[in-house]
Amino acid sequence: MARDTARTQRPSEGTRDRLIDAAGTVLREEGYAGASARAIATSAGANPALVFYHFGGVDQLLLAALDRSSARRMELHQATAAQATTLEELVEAATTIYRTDLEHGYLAQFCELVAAAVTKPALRAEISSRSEPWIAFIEHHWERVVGGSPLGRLLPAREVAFAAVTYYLGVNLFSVLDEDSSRTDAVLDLAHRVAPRAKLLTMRFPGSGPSPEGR
Amino acid sequence: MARDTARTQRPSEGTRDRLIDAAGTVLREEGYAGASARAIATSAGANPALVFYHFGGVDQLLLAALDRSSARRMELHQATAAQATTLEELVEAATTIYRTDLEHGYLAQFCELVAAAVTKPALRAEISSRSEPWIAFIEHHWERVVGGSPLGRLLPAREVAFAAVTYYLGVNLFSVLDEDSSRTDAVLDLAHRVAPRAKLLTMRFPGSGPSPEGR
Amino acid sequence: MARDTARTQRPSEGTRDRLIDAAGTVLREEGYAGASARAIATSAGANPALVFYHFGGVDQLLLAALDRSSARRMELHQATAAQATTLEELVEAATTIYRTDLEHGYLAQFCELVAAAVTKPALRAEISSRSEPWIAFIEHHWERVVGGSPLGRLLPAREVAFAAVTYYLGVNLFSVLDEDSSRTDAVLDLAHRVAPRAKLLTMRFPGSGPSPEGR
Amino acid sequence: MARDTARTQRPSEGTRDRLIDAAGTVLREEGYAGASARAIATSAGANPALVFYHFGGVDQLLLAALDRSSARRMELHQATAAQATTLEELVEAATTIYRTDLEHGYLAQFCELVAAAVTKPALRAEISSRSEPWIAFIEHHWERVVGGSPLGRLLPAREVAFAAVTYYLGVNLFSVLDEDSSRTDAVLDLAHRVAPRAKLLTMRFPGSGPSPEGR
DNA sequence: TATGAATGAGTTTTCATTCAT
DNA sequence: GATGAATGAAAACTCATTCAT
Repeated sequence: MARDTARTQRPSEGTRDRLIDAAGTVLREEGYAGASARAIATSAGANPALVFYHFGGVDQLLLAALDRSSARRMELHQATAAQATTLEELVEAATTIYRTDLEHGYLAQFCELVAAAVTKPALRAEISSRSEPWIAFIEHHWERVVGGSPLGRLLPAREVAFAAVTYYLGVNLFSVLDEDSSRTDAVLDLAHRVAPRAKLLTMRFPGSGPSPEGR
Repeated sequence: MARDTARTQRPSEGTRDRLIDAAGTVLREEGYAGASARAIATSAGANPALVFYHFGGVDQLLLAALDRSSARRMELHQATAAQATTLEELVEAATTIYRTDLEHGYLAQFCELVAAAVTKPALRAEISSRSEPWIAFIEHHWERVVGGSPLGRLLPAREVAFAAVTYYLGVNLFSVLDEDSSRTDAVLDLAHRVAPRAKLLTMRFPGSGPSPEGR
Repeated sequence: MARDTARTQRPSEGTRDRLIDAAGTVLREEGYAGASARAIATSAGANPALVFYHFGGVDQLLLAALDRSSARRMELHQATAAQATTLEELVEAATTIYRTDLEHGYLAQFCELVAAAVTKPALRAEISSRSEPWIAFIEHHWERVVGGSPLGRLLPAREVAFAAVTYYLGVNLFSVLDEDSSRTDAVLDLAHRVAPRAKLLTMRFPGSGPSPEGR
Repeated sequence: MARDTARTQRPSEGTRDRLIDAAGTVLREEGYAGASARAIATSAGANPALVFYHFGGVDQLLLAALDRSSARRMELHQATAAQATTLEELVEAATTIYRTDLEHGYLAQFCELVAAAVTKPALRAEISSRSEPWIAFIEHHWERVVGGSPLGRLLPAREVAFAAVTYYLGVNLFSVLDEDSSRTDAVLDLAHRVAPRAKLLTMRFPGSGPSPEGR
């Protein structure tokens, strides 16, 4: 969805870029309600009309900004997740991903758009389709790490992916609503405490099937 | 917030009522972005200025509507949850609650306001404080059903409550974004599949304490 | 202009009273722009509709409040001015009057309405007619103290009265615009410095007829 | 505030201009209370939103209009005052200035804003600061004409300037409140009658140092 | 006398969007 | 590509005022 803008690098292709970055920044700092064409353009040092000239509208620009950060995140997180080979490492990776997103503001940016989509039905399809790659991402790594094990049979990849994204969204919302992040931390802690149990318990009888730990 | 309006039923105390109901309806059907004073008033067959006269503002009206449905839900769900005495029944009750909320549109209504709060920082505190009773609600029933058991020690009530509300929010968002509810259903199924395992595995050695399943 | 409200003292004639007082207070503290029927009624602990029931409108109420304080001031200031028998004492009395009005907030109240009248042509006649008694007041005391003297011939009472009221208004405005009152004080000081000169020069040769300067 | 608009005369730089002029006109004719964005825009044949686009708000536009006429007046009046070399000529100049302002409506325009500032505290600082140049103006000419003389010592420039502006404001108000200008004229006449006396008496013995009265 | 509800007009303000240049 | 001006729609909100009770 992020159109390749690298090749046709016109003289002030820079403006497009600056608008996209500014869109992300304003979205994070002022919320969707504050992300007007004028606010973004001002932050980018550009003319508001360019939002329409380049992107066709404010929402389209915001989506472009989401696409840009999604691409970066995907690359980043792919590397993180790839290193996990056990359930515990996977949970660890998930936590790392969450914290990274939080620190970089990606999370806030995404969250604002999800919230906006709820608020404004016209945006829903756009946001919905943009969550697909992430579901596939989780599916892939769950399958890779847990696939074939009893746990994998108990919890099929697709459903775990849904649950994870769902949870991720919920945590995001919470962290936005609650200034203090103690709740969020408590929720993340839970995952860490449960993971070892799940591993221990569901993988105890390796006899049956190609359990990865049977090695 | 919803004062007892039953007794002193002034001629058009009905208007207040109609506005509150219309606020819920419009919120569900048009989203927060579509819930302007005019839209709500039109739907209630009232003058838009009455939104300000009676409630002081659009957001206050929407919060009043939330409070009204929250009160109803709390009563309803309290009865549902009170019947659960095992973890499985608790999960069952949670599912029932969720489906009820979904069908009655309570869920969408709540969800719109949560999303609006993300979008509009000024609303955050209001929404945040309104989630407290629900956290207490979950805490109470978890403690009642699981408290004292090994599972209860592994998963303390407060954290479970956070996690549940978090999850509920995430599921809500998903169900709003995805017109088709297959994902949501898949996610709920997961809970049902995990619950028995959790029960089996964590409560197998009842020796210690008043485990409920030792019966 | 202040209708006699003492005789028909109905049970809650008190409300009328409270509205009048509240009108003065709100006018002083919030300015004419903030003196809405609702604001005044709230401050009086009364229903806004009573503003219309008792006075016919907001402006009429504000004028009634002005009339009330004018009556008080007239009584008060009459006593002050009556004691002056020389030009210097008259200037002294004027200063006392000004300071009293300032401290009691009468000045601010009057000033707000004058300003409102400028702003809102419909009020002009009302305010204009209410300055008449004060012009007569000044005329009277000037004539009494200075009349017949050379100074009195140089400066006829009516014109001095106009000048004084004019000046009074100007000083009011200034004192409202400038938070710090140093300018106002400087202006009042001028009067004190000029008065003795005027007295000295114009009254030195009382017997002598046409010219005070002995020309 | 009025940027040099002469050179880069964009197609409808004229609109800004027309708005400023219309603001002055409406202010004079309808009073501040009638000077809404819509009223001004209508009078200028422009879209009300342009008031905000170009000036940021109604008050800012009105202040811009004041600045424009202030600039014109300063130029005009500077020339008038510069010719005065005696006290009488100075009083004469002041009268000319006053009459010019009255005829051109500058006076009414200024007066409306002063009144509005009284009514609306937020405007006070803006108006207050805009009176500074005029105080300096008076100070300068008083010093130039009377400075060093006994009268100059009796009446220091700064205080005279305060008094003059104060008086000017008061007279303005009066002239606005009283449709008929006989009072205003009477007040101006006073000044003419007093001036020669003051001149005569205070400047008679130029060689003599401190006190004109030979004390 | 007093009240609460209701109304309609009007205000400021902001926005997405378009267009001529 | 970029700009500044312009537009029309819509929003939130306030107010004076009226009316039935």
